[in-house]
Amino acid sequence: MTKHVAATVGVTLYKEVQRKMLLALSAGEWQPGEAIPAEKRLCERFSVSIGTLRKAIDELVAEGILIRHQGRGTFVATHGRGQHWFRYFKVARHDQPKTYPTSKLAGFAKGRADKETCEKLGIAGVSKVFQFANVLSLDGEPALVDDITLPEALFAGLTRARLEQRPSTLYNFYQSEFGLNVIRIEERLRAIVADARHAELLGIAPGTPLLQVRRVAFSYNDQPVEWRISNINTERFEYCASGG
Amino acid sequence: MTKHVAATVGVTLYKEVQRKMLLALSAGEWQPGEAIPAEKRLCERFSVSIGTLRKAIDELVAEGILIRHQGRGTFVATHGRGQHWFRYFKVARHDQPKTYPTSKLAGFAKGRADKETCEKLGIAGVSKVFQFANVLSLDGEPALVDDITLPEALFAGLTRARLEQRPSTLYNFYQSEFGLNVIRIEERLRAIVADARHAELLGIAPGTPLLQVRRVAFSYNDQPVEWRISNINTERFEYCASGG
DNA sequence: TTACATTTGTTCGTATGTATA
DNA sequence: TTATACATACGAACAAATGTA
Repeated sequence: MTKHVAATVGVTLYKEVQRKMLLALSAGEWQPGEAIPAEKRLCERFSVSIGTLRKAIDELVAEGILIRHQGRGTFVATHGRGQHWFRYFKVARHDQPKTYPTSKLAGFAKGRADKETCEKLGIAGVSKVFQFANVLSLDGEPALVDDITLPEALFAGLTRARLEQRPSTLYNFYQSEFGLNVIRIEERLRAIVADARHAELLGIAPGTPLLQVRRVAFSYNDQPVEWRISNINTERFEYCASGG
Repeated sequence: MTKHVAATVGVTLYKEVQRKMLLALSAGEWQPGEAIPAEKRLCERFSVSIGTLRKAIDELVAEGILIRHQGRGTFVATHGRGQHWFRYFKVARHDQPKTYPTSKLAGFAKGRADKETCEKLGIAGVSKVFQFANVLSLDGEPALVDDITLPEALFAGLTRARLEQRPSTLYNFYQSEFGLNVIRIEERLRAIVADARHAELLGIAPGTPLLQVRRVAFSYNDQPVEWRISNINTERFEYCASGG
């Protein structure tokens, strides 16, 4: 039987397989929405048993990176279908179940990143970024404003028109147009007071308390992809969290 | 070979094992902090193979209900040790890592549950509840106020003195004194404005915006155990969320 | 509708390695 | 050192879902 080097240096074989699969994903070899090769083929490719391969895949499925369908295959997770459409949208009416929002672009510009943005996105101070805002509504009622910053290095060729014409969610757009798949976010939340701009966009009085969500979105190799500040009007809406 | 009935009625065997394990947990057969029987014994008890048993345990470990230690055994998760001490405490200084808070009791009373409390705790309108408040501080600076409601039915014999003398976290106290193990929470967050009481407890001006966390804590069988409203001063602190 | 091949899901079990008491 | 317990890796056998001829 083949002796695997991995096992001799403290790295488990199934983790090694997992790493290689993540490489194939970030290299774009396996595209979001598409099926990856069948288990049997992957066993041959990585020279491991079915059990080891499945353990590697199990964890990626648990993380939401892959999706398995009995009888069909294993697919790269997408932000463009089913429950994953609004995987990271966590706003709902008070004590109501979550529903899907509608989105309206409110501003688009290209400029230099400020200091905080550079930190969050892990980019140099001279880097250029795209900045734009989205007003999201539930049942036609404005619920929050997203102020979004994207590094130009990752989103070369982005225009206001392309953003407005995107057929689906923002993260689906990042994925299909720029090959950037958001798989993890980090958020910090604060309560603030609405300034004039947010008040107007949300149709409320300046000074109204807002829930501010400060989010960094990451792709496969902990690469920061997006820096976003959301301001939520919690008079009728709220942010839904949950913890195991 | 034994043919399992479970497999014939659409319920997988490992899920059946999992259900039986959760029953043993909620019945108190396996106490928090203690080791459950070794895999081999559990295989015999449930008449399944090692692989099936491990699959059942794997998921419970992933949910944080059990903890495995190679060479030692599998243990019922506790809120009294290590990272789990403050598993559900998610407040930190702006852009800083999480640290542990200190707690100070601010009020204790017994009374009837109001309508919202009854809904959240799933109890009848005539039920009695305990109500108390905690002021939590980071580095000696008040960061938030927890207003907590507990159903008397589950916490019979609770007194102010017992609460104040608890040696550890609140959830550890629920566990060791009342056999109630919090394994899941649901939270909804809003931005509000500080009233006089919260302002005084936090040492801030009334009208300061606060981040309000409305939490229901659940035990093993989706049984509501605690209803809590936290009000966080986010001038220097923030709520940490993250999503895979 | 039926039959079949493909693919993942579940269950079984063995052998060996590693950590702990 | 020894025994125990979990971790890893292997792979067989069959079930269930799917798509296609």
